[in-house]
Amino acid sequence: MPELPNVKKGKQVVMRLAPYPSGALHIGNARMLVINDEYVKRYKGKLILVYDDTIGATKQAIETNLDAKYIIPEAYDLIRDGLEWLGVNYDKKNVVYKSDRLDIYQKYAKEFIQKGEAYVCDCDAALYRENHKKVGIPCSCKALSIESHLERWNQMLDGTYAEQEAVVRLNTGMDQKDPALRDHVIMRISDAEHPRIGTKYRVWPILDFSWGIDDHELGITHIIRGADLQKEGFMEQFIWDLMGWEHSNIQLYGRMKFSKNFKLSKTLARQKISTKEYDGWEDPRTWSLQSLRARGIQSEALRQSLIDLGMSMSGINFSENWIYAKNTKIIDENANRYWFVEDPIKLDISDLSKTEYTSTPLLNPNNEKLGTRNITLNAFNNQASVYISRLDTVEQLSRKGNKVRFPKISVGSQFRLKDLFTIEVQSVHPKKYNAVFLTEEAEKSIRKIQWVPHASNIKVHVLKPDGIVMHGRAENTIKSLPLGTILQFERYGYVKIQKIEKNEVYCYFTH
RNA sequence: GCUUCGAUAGUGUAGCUCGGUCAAGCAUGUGAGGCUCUCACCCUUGCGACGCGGGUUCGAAUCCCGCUCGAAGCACCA
Repeated sequence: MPELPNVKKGKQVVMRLAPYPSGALHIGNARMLVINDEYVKRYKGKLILVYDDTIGATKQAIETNLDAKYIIPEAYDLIRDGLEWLGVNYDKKNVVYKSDRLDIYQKYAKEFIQKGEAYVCDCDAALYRENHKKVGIPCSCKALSIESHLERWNQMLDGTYAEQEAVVRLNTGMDQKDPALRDHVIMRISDAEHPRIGTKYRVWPILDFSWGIDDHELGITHIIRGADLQKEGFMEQFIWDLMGWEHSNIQLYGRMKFSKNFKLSKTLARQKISTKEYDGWEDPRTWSLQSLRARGIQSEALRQSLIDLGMSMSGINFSENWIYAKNTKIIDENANRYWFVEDPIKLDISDLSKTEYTSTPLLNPNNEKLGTRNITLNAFNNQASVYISRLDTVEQLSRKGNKVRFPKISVGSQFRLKDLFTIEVQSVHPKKYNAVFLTEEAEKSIRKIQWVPHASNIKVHVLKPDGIVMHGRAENTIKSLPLGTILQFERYGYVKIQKIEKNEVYCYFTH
């Protein structure tokens, strides 16, 4: 990341985080958090957490529109929790809530009206947009006297005006080139109940305005945010000029686009969680920080991936594989290996000469000191049974989506049950394969697959990132692992153990 | 449509301010080989890019102009 401009000697860099508490922070929000945090650490500055908890939608919108934005009370803690996990070092003694600052915004709004810099407009929003904003012609409200605007302001406060019936517009000028900026709204009415302060206030600031005030009042020296907030930067600068305030330095970065298979929206996640379609904020489909943690993604992998994106203004097609690649490098050396067969299929083996075969694979081939685990297969009447994964009996792609080196297992296939012995398939039935023992000698080039004893194993459920749960069986040794352990199921992927219940193991698929 | 911004390999990013050391670095991806009783990890090695056109200059990824393509914003959300 480039150096920050306008860093003055003897003046501390002060930056801020501005999450909206409508749900848990997700991977998209994380870029803003990580970049700000990283700069503050580099310049030994101060990072202020400002809950951007203005009211959001109107009461009416919240009641009628599923997509309306509003605050959910548990989001405050979810955000705090997410920041902690990410290692964001904000000033914990000085957390700011916008909802505590309504008096300030109202004071400035009134001051602007008194100065003639703002006015109360009671035009219909849609009509105003068509007849005034788009064409650049002021509405009749603007010509009224300051006294009548002050009177209207009081009527906004005292409830004479209902929601949607009046707003305060900043006099940015109807001749602005960008229609969006023409006499933009700075205060509006919402009777919605706020989780922290209830209905104490009904006239709320718009984002641009509240930040124009707060970035100055909180002494923010540098603002870093997504390019989608460009207009807000203009509005803030307009306000700073009106007040004669020093400008904070604003840096923008381009938007991230995510692949089709995940939609990032706190509002959408909130909906799906409330309808139980998602299993809480740890559901991988939310892509919340909590869900990433539950999957076994290391925060350092996420941080580094986001920092690698830099501060480019161009749009980015974000790939989750960047995180996975970094995460693999972090977790691999500590992720012990175990066997898991997804969608098990029974395999009967004959021609065995011993009554017991014991397999002792290394827990971690990259660290022999960790030792081995023991898996015993018992034979009766020269026969034994194991489970293998149905994935190995069908044509399939590798984890990364490439062609696999070996063809599907079918009649005549010779392969090795890993760390045990080599067999040849004799016959294939829908629910059962038969094979004969060939040798215990290991050949280098032969295919090896994981297996579990038919008589001794544990049921495992793996929650994939797309929300689908896969079922299978793993070796018994994983039963004694502590919850939260990240391990590698060989030839399958990394998983994190979420819970063990009724002798069944529940995991999140990491990647 | 209007406003603003951007364009380096498949995906990202460094370099562009102060033109030569850039026949373009790094990550990820991908091909080959090695290691390995995993298709993992690790190691070696190959592949792959300056959007197009013009100009300035001895010399342009870097400066200028035009074009093309793309993104964001255009709400009484944040």
